[in-house]
Amino acid sequence: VADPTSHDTRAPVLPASAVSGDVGALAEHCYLTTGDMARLSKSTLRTVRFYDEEGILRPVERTDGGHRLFEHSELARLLLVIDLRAAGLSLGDIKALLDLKRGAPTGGDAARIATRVLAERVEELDEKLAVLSRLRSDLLQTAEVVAGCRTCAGHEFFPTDCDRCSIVASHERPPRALCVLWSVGSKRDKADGSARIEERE
Amino acid sequence: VADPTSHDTRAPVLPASAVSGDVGALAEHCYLTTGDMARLSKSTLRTVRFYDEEGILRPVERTDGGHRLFEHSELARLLLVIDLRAAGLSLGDIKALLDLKRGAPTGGDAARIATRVLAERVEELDEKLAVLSRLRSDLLQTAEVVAGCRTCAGHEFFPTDCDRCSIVASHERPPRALCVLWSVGSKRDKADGSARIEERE
DNA sequence: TTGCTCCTCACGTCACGTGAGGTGGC
DNA sequence: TTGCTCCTCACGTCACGTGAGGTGGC
Repeated sequence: VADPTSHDTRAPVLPASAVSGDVGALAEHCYLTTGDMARLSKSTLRTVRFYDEEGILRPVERTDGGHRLFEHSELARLLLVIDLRAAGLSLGDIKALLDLKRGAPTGGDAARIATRVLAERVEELDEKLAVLSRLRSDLLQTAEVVAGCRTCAGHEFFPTDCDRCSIVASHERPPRALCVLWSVGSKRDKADGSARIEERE
Repeated sequence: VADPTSHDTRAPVLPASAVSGDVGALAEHCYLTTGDMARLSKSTLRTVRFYDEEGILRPVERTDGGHRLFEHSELARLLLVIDLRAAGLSLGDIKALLDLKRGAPTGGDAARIATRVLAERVEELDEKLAVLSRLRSDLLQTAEVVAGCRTCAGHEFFPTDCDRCSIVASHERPPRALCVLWSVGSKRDKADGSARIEERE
């Protein structure tokens, strides 16, 4: 379980040489390494390298030893990409967003396309936020009901007939997670045929 | 681009035979097919089958021809799984949630574990909601600024020096997407060496 | 009998994870 | 010289997508 991005306490953004007053040296040293990018974005070395291979990030240069060096603006780019990925966009969609301006002939064209695409993405985000908010309240309501079961010990209804228990069944609109997790309104875990009628004959 | 879950208008939940008053026949027919599950959950046949293979869904029975038949409670389960996936949980995490109750010796044990796990999931959801909300407002602010560029035609600053344009650069705390997408504060797309100093020597 | 639905392999894909084995730089 | 960081293959994994070729059921 070794963490390749373990959060040590060194400060990669402004190394010691940067405060020496040597501006030329600072211009050389203020680039970010792959590890800096990974740590500062809380992602991984592999992800930074992968995004480089995919043309999503681009190091300004390489050292003689082949080490990637990134400008600080590439960190902002990486952070945006990570958030867009968390929002569910594919790397293809993200590249399309990032390359939007490059493909347009004039600023006006770029702006019109960008406002349309951004509006679409915001709408998708609204849908996603709605789904996750409902899920959140569903899980929260479920937790509240289930909290009432903490004193349940060797009860006759547990585990297959909890829907017959007054603690759990008294809610007229039970959250979905309660139905699924606590077998409320489900025959899934009951004894074979106990809830079936067509077996007798 | 054929859609295997094309939304036709038939009603799989209550087929014609169900309203005939024949309760025995209804008990047979009110099961859901794989296609019903896919349509009603807006997922795909493959996903339903995959979740069956993975032990996340379970058909009550199979027809002689091998067709899966699901109880309605399995649809609620599928809908929950889909939302949990959208929230970023792995199928392993989801199985753990679904099997929580089955593994506990008493109702009290199950309830204590469940409240803890649910609280964790809610907290994760809060973090995810915070990230997506910030992203949403960032994209929205970016769209507002970029909307001001729609009248830009053949401008001297486009496309590499938009950060020198007063329309775009006047914001003291520009949204991150604006910096990344519109090259505000980035040297990425500028002419080679134009923003570099160490080239001369 | 004709469509439409469902079935099982089985290979492909996307976005990385995870070593193996080697080099770089303060 | 010693660690720690970074490098490049290259195979693995997770959650499905995508045909190929065949059967089922009203």
